[in-house]
Amino acid sequence: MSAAPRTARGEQTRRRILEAAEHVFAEHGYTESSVSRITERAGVGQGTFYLYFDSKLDVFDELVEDLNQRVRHAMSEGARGATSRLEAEREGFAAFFRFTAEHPALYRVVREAEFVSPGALRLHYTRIVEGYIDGLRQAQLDGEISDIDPTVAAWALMGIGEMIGMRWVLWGNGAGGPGDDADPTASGTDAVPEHVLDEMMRFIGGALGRGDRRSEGEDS
Amino acid sequence: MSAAPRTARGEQTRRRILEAAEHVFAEHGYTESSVSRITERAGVGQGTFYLYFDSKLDVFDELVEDLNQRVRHAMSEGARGATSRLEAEREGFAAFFRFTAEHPALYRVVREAEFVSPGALRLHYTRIVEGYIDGLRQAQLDGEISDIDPTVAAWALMGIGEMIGMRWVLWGNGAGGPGDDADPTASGTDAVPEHVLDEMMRFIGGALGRGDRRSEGEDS
Amino acid sequence: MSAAPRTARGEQTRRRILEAAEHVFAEHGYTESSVSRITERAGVGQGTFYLYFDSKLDVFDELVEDLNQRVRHAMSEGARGATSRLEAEREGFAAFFRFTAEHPALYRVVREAEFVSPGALRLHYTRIVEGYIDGLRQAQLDGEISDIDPTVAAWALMGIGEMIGMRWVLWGNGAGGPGDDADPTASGTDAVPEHVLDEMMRFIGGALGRGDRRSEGEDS
Amino acid sequence: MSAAPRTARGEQTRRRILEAAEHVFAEHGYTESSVSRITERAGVGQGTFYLYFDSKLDVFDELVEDLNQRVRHAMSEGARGATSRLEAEREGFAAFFRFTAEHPALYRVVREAEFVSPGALRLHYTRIVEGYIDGLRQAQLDGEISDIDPTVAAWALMGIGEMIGMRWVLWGNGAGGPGDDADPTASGTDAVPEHVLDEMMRFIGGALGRGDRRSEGEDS
DNA sequence: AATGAATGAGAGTTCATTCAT
DNA sequence: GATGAATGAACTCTCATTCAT
Repeated sequence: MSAAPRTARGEQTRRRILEAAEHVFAEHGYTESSVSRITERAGVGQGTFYLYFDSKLDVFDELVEDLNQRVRHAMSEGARGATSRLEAEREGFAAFFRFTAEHPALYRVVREAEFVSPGALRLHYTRIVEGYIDGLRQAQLDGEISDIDPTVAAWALMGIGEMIGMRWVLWGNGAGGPGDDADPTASGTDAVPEHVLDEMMRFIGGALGRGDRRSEGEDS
Repeated sequence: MSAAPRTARGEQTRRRILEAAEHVFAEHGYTESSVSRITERAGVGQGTFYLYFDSKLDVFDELVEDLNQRVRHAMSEGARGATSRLEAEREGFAAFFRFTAEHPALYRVVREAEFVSPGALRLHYTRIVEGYIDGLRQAQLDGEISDIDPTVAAWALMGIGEMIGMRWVLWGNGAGGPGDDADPTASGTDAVPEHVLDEMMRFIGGALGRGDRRSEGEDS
Repeated sequence: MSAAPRTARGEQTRRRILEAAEHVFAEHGYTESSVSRITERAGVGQGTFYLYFDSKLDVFDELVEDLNQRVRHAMSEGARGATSRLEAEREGFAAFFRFTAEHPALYRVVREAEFVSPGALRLHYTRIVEGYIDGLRQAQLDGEISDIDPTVAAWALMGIGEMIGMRWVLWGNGAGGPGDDADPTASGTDAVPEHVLDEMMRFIGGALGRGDRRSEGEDS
Repeated sequence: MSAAPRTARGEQTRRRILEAAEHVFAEHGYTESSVSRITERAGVGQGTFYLYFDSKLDVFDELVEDLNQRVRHAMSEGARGATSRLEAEREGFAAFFRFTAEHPALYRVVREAEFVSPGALRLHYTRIVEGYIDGLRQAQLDGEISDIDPTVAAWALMGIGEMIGMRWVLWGNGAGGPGDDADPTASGTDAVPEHVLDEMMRFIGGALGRGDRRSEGEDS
């Protein structure tokens, strides 16, 4: 049974293992990552791992949890200070893409979670979506956007961010075509090009509409 | 080295292995699926597997390829006969969700492909997206939709379909909450509820807009 | 149970398998050679193999037997017409080296026989040695060489031929140093350089001495 | 990846595996020796093997290397104190035969190396031959032997030792005839009979000649 | 707190051989 | 006579995890 570290030294060791795990998982995926590779990278003995984690799956879950908190924090930080829902959306996405570019682990690790730890995956998506829903509902109250079902819209937004992020961040801005069989680790980590972000926001802007549009439309 | 079957009997055996692989992969994911589980399910000896496939990865790739063709066929069949781009979109998505509900393997297998066979994953998404792009371009020529960048819009549509499909088809219509840690296999395979499809299409309809809207708006 | 071919067609098939086996064994050694590789090279079905041979070991033995006959034939052909024991020796060795260069299988296959089929190995060496012994004994009767124990001398000659052949024929005339880790198949198949053959014969000439030397030497 | 043992316990385990490997390889040859047989004999778990060796081939190479050092040491120890080149040769061969009798692995393992690890094989022979060459050259400077090409002579000596060793040590002093199909392991491990050694040395003595013979002999 | 040694179950894969056609 | 389908035992190697120090 693992235990919480009792000393500052222990705390540090634990953190080093977690960081090593993030890198290793990001590079090789869950199944191809071995505990020994993690401990090696962390510079600790193999046995030490089990002082702080119950199992390989245990670190994985903790990692997903950790990444989820960090990405949500990054997104809300990015959106802070926006003066409209759409601006908030844009800044939130931009922050998300930046975070993804800096932590490719997020994508890779999370996607693999479907098989490894389905609960963690659902929790991850659901939490982000809940943030969207809150924002959308508020915007609807403010008459800023249409009265679309906020849950459906939120999952749609989630999907857009995921796919655009995969296509332009993870695969790199260049080709990204199927021929590009290369090591996924190697692919670009640039942010999404400005043009793509613009068009994506135009797409979303139209999707969410204006609060008054429907009445207008229905009036005519 | 594997070889193509040279007799009807061999052809049948190969097909049985492929079918077994689809089920096993869908249930357990790539890494948790062993060749022996596949051959056991197919009712053949372990060695027989290697008569027709070079490796475990080989079947996987073939399976992704196969599923890709089938889902695209299902989507274009679904959309055939639609009288507008939006109707085509709706019917295409509906067909996609139906297919997903009937073949949960698609989702699971494809998502895992990111680590297992990145080339296969990209090819899969890219092909579907190319179909979208063609449709969007035509609709733009017909003045049916706005002049949004079709590539960006297509990837956004792909993401929407993916995420909505995951949320409502794969996780089931019910809870789907994070607490639902259970065996993903067990989750519902119903289609997406009518209401969700409606709202999703409202979202997409707004996103793609009308071809004349921008000019009109800009004119005024 | 295999059987002797009953038709001309069968005879031909059998021979094709045997030839294919020689090449495959020579290139990959016994254990790395699979029956399927042999049948593939022979252009026949896998089952056909067992029509003419009881087992993989069976072809191997037959091959060793066959090579043994051919190399002894080549050696005696080479030595035919020699006017002295030493000349006969030289021509015999030269023929041996030529044969080895043309059929590297001999060396490789025979050497591996030690583990695969020890009986075959012993038989191979013993037969060649017996030829030497006969020749040496005759030469002694003719007073051409010293009265050294012909059995010991014969095995010594066998060893010299083996080692020189390995060093200069199998490893190639060039470097042959230990650094040369390359594929043994690729190594040169040139014959032994003239100079080496000369020196080797000087060595052997001294070793066998002249029949009159001992008496002479002892007399003095 | 294997690693060097870091504790005394690990060191001991590694040595036990190496010793077990020597016996198992000597008895069954490389291909018929399985890692599990080795670990079983060493009394350790299968996985333990890979703690200290990268692969089956890895132990094999190390074993060849080890045997090579030991046999060369035995030979130079044996020859130490000899007062003539010929005496040194005789004692060196005697030591070689004794070593072979005590470590039949040498022969079997080395001979199989041709296919398993050609580089190791060449290195083994080349190193021994180099020792011969040095000795021969020195003896030539001292006028003790003829001016024969030392490289050719050295390889010839190597071959003689190999073959005589195989015939009388490995096959046993008795029959050795081809009929003796039995398990090669069972064959005798006695040293070479005195008579054989005598005759072999007479052969070699004549071959190397005396430094003054050629000029003197040819002059007279 | 920390570690390296040890393990055994299980993975993917190969192959000599048999057999129905 | 000839064949390709089929098999299952055996192989090498990996790895999460436990434990004595």
